[in-house]
Amino acid sequence: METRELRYFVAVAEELHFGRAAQRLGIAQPPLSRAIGQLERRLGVTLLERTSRTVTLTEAGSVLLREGQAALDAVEAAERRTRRAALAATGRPGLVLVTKAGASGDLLPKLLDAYAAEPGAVAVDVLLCGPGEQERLLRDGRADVGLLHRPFDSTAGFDVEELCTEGQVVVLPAGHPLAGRAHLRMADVTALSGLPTPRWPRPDGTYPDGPGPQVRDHAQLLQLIALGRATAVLPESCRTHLRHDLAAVPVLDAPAVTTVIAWPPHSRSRAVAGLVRAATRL
Amino acid sequence: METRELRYFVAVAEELHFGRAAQRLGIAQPPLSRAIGQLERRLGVTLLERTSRTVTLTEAGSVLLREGQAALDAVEAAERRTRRAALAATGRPGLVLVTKAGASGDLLPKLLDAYAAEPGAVAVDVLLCGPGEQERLLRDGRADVGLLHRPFDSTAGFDVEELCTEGQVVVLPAGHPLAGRAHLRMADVTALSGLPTPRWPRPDGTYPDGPGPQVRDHAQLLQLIALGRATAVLPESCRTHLRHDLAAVPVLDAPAVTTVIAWPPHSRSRAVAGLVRAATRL
DNA sequence: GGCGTCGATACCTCCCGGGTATCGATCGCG
DNA sequence: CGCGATCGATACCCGGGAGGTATCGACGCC
Repeated sequence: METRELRYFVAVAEELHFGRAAQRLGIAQPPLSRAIGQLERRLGVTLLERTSRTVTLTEAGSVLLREGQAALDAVEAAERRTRRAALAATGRPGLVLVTKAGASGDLLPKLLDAYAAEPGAVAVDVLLCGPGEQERLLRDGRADVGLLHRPFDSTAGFDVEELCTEGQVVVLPAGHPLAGRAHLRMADVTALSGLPTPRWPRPDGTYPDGPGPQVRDHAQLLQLIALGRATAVLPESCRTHLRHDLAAVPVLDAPAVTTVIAWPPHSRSRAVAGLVRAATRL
Repeated sequence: METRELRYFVAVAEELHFGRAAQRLGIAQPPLSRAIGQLERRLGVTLLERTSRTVTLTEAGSVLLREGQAALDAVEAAERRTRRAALAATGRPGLVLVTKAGASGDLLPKLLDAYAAEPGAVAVDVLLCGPGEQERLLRDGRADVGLLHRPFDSTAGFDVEELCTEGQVVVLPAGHPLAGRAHLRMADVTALSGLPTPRWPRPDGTYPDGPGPQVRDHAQLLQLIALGRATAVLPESCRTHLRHDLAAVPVLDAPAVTTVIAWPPHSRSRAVAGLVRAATRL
């Protein structure tokens, strides 16, 4: 199977529409139909059920969608890491660390300091991104190592080392009636009428349906909370850089958040190994 | 990057010889040279340093070799799993479990029984293979789930659940002077002159250099031990099916062996999930 | 029942992957 | 030091297949 065929199939499987998929791929629709047909014939498998009005995935098709995306990421990662290895041989080696914007509290600066103090440390670029994007960046080679937060982020397919575990707090406007409490329970939080939890964008940029305002980053989130339009349950460490107009109250029965350092398997990079070593020694 | 280019590069990088690589790929040498040249130009990276007498990998080249192999495995896995999903929709769903021949003691039958008793259980094909092959089979989709043994097998890139941990024993001819001891230490074992540890084949079928006989499977190994030509340190559970002419003595300071059940990440298969659940409940 | 939408088919063109022949560089050998 | 052998690169040709345009056939909708 060629990556071109996989790219074509993934596009159609995601769009469930030959015309739009062709447009996205920058080709005409007929060659795309033909390519998918050839792929199905060669695999001996029906991937798509199509009428002239609708296209749906078969069971096998959804398997190929999932596996194909992973395979394409792996190919892209190979290309990117090769390019970076070539750069490293001449110029700055560099290392890209990805983490969620606003998370990790003071762990990140401590980690960077500890690593920088090691002999043979290389420059570390920090890449901040929204929730759910980190796995993608690690998988397709745009990042070398990341700080993920279980159970929110999936660590499937990565090598992982646990760094720390913390409880969660609910963030409220400073004047909120519950802001003075010593602690709360999840039931109290979900019962907060008029303070819905916000909606984060999906990787493709669209927002899930439902109540609650749409937010794109932590600054927006905190702003909305301060305005009394939303609330959120966040890891404890966010308290250190909370605005003065916000209050945080521990939520006893919220799941504990574990910060882990994650990197792609097979990574033989000396630099990644050093960073991980520094992290575990923190 | 197309998988064809990757396959070509991997062949050359493994052979370090354009002629042989071309032969292996079933094409002539000139198109291969051209393809590699185009790949390098498109990546803007020198992958191979070639004189007319010798070909060597650059730093970037060895990165692409490693990452490219992983990517090719992922593509192959996508293809295989799609085919199997199509079969599952019509005929028997089936599940392929891979484990090392001779290992796992009575864990495997217990696991199979426990899973078979679950509602909705599907047929499980058991695939036995030599050491070091299991990871490959799981990675490229020929197997769905495997029993691996840390620290011998690498679990990098898989989701894993620990099943059990056991000590190791040294297997000796029944009449050996040390066979009556209650326990030994690694130092005692390595000091056994005339009883070297055997050499296992590498994935490519060749054997590493060194002393000790070459073995291909457990039967051969046990035969050689019985003949007084070798010895081996194996997990305790091997005692249950040891021949009467062999003795096993615990080795106190040998690393503990952990049997884990491993499966590819992103695996959404109902059957794999059921098997893992059965395994953890054992 | 006519029109619009959407995927499939027919047919053409041209690029690119693969083949053969050959060159140029390098090493071994007498 | 020169000859031949080896090996990768280059030159050139050919055929298949990827991509384009035009069009068909099926289906839903007003």
